[in-house]
Amino acid sequence: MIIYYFYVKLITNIKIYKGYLKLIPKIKPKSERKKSLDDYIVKKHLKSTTQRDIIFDQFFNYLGQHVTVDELYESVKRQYSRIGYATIYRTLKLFKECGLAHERNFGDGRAKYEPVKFDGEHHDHLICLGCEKIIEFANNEIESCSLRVARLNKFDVINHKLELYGYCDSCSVNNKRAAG
Amino acid sequence: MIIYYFYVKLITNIKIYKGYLKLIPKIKPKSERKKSLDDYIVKKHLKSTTQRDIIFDQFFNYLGQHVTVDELYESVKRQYSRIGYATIYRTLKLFKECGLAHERNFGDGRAKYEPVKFDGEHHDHLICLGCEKIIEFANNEIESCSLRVARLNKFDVINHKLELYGYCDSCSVNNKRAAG
DNA sequence: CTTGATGCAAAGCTTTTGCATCTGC
DNA sequence: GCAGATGCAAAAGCTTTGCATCAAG
Repeated sequence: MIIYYFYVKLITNIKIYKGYLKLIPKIKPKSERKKSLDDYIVKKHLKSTTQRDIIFDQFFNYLGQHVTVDELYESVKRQYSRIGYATIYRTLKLFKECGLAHERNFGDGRAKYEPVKFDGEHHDHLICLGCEKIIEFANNEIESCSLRVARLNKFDVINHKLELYGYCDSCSVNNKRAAG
Repeated sequence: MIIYYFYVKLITNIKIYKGYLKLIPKIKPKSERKKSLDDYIVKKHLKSTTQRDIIFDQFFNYLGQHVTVDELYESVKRQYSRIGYATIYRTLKLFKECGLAHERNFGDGRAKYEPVKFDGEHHDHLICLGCEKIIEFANNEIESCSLRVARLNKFDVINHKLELYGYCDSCSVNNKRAAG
C-alpha cells in the first residue's frame, strides 16, 4: 500500500475530493518536455538549431503562462539578437504540433501562447478586463454539463473553451471606488 | 389569473420546466428592433440614412444567425451597389452599441455577427469543425457553475463565452465512414 | 552535399481611419 | 448650412510566405 502510494506520487499528485482520492497528473518536468520536442524533431526529420533551443528555453523556463509573440520575440532577442519574427511564429507552430503549447485568443487580436502542463491537460480562463490578469481554473461539473448538452445535440465534442470576462478582486474594488 | 396569464403571454413564453413554470422572454419583433435603433439614433444625434436602413433590413430580416461582414456586404450590395465595406463595419458597430447585435469570434480570424434575440439574452455555441454549422444553446447549470468558480476567485463576471468544438451528427458519421 | 531552417521583406487578411464629398435635419 | 455619414483608398496590426542564404546531419 505504502509502496503503491509512492509509485502513484511519482506520476501524480493526490488530492481528497468529495471523499474520494483524486489523482492529478504531475506537471511535466523540463527534461521531459525537451525530450518530447527532440523526439518529434527526429521523427519528422527536422533539425535541431540554436534558435529553437533558445526559444524553447525562454518559452518554457523563463516566461509566464500566457505569452504574446511580441513578448517571446523580445525575450529571445536578448539572447540572440539576429532572431526574426518568422522564426518565432514557425517555432511556436512546431510546439503546437508536438503538443507542447496551446494557442489562445482572448479577443484582443493578438494570440497568446501557453505551455501545456501535462498530456491531455485542459483548463479554462478568467480574464480581467481591468488589468488583463488571467486566472486558470478547471471544473469537472462544467465539463460534464457541456458533454451532456453536446450529447443532446448529437454532437461529438473534440475540445471546448470557456472564458469568463470580468474584474478581479483589486480591479472591481477600484471600479467601485471610481463609480461611487 | 387568466388575465395575468395573457399579460405574461404578451411579454414571455411559458414553458414547464421540472414542474415549475418557466418564463422565456419573447423574441423582439422587427418593429421593436427598429424602434430601438431609431431611438438610439435620436438620442445620440445621429442620422437615419438609406444605407443604414438597408443594412438593418438585410441583417435582421433576411440573413441567418451568424453572419460574416463579407456575407452582409454582398447581401447589401445587391440592394445598393455603391455600398462600401467601411459602412458595413461602422453600421455593425452601431448595432452593437445599441445592444441589437453581438460580435463573435470562433477562431477563424473573421468576426461573425448575430442579432440579439431579446434584452439580456445569453447563449453559447456548438461549432462543427466539419461543416461549420453553429448550434446555439443555453444551460443554467453551466451559468451557475461559472459564477461559483468566479466567486471562489473573487472575480466579478461581466460576461462569459463557452464554445464546444466538435463534429455534428452527420459530420461525425461521415468521419467514421472515412476512418473505418 | 542535401534538405531543412533562418532572416528579411513583401504579401495576405481583416478591420480601422483620413479625407473629400455628400446628405439628413 | 452644419454635423454627421459615406466611399474610397490607404494604413494598421497581426500572421504567413517567397526567396536567397545558412547550417545541421
